[in-house]
Amino acid sequence: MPKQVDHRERRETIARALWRVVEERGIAQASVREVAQEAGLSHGAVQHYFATREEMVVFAMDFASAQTSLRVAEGVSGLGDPPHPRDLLRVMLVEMLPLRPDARTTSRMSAAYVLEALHDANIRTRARDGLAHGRDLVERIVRQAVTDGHLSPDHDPATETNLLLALTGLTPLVELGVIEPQEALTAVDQHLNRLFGKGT
Amino acid sequence: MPKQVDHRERRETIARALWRVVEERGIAQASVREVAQEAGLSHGAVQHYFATREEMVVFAMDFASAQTSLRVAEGVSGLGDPPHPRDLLRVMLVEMLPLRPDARTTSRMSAAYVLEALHDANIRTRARDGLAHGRDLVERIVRQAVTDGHLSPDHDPATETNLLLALTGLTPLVELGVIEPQEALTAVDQHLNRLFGKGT
DNA sequence: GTTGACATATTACAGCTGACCGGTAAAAGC
DNA sequence: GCTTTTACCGGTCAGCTGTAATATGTCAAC
Repeated sequence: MPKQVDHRERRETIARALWRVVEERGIAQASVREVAQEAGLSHGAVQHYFATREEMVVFAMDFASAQTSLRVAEGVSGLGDPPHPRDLLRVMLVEMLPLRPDARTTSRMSAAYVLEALHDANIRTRARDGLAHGRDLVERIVRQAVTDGHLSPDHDPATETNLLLALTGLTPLVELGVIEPQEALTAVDQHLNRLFGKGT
Repeated sequence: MPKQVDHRERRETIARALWRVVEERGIAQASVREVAQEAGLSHGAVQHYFATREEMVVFAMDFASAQTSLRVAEGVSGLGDPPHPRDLLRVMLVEMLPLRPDARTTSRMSAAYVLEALHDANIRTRARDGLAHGRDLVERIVRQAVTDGHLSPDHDPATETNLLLALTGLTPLVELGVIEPQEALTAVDQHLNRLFGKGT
């Protein structure tokens, strides 16, 4: 057996370097050489782990999605059992908004993902499936909330799901400093409280 | 006097060519040469109207914002006088979402604008000011709606404004085909109806 | 018809890009 | 010790980039 290196770990290291480049200089600057330098590797080394630049970028994007899911899972673990759907949704939304460093990093990767998906068939399929999956999760939570009586049945689950996901539209406002993170949180809570009834 | 050319019109022609490139191939492909070809010009000709690529891109983005404002103005002109704030806001939101070809084009430019703004000081200032200005307009409408009794005074105008603008977060869902344009409209109307009271 | 001002086109150049390839080092099995 | 496999390096190549310099075209005024 030859020299052994944990492939996945190396790829994740490179992916994190790519995140930093994207966050600081933009996806356009995320060339193989730039990412290699950021990761402290030669560009040949990076090519050993990713045959093409696209492969590297796609991996970094999927990895960012996975990390977001992880952060959500951590946040949910701190809730009651069973958690109130409002709290569940709040954790998901907060981790999707660029309110903390980790979330900001993955949020920017996500934005670049979507933009790239608009004119690349492969990435489009991946992004679409990922987004559709996330939307299904939310809709399931909403439907369960109706079943459990947390939500009055005159709400259309599909529409309410779309409105909840639309809250990620606060991202540009926060990123450009038009509103403060606290105001974004206030807006999220206002929406959730209005949805579930201000009292409970 | 030499041969005269309408500079502004030429620049707008080039900007529209850039829009097409961005929509079909992405902002990364919007090089001086590519845009020139799309516009049916030599890349030297484009250079005559825009000294640098950045100048061209910034102009095209500002032009896209202006066109969106124009479409909103047209839409508003078809409303009653004075228009109901709900209808006013609906027109603005509909023109910001990628629901029709024109709006989709400018929406994609807008997305690229924001992403570029995150790591370019000049563009950041421009994008931020533009967004802040748009937000001010919406907040003014919300405050006027409270004054005019269309909105109960227990609404916080700033938060409601942020929630209205957040509806642009439906964009990725529509662009990636996760939801249909009609569903986005339903969501917008649902939010507006809930805000202004379902009856009126 | 010459001049001047501007529009447009051509060409050149330096820099960066992604992809590719040959070479080397190291580690493990035989 | 030899071979095999994996890890990594550094160079090279063609292609595209933005931009500058330069040349040509075009039209109006004089």
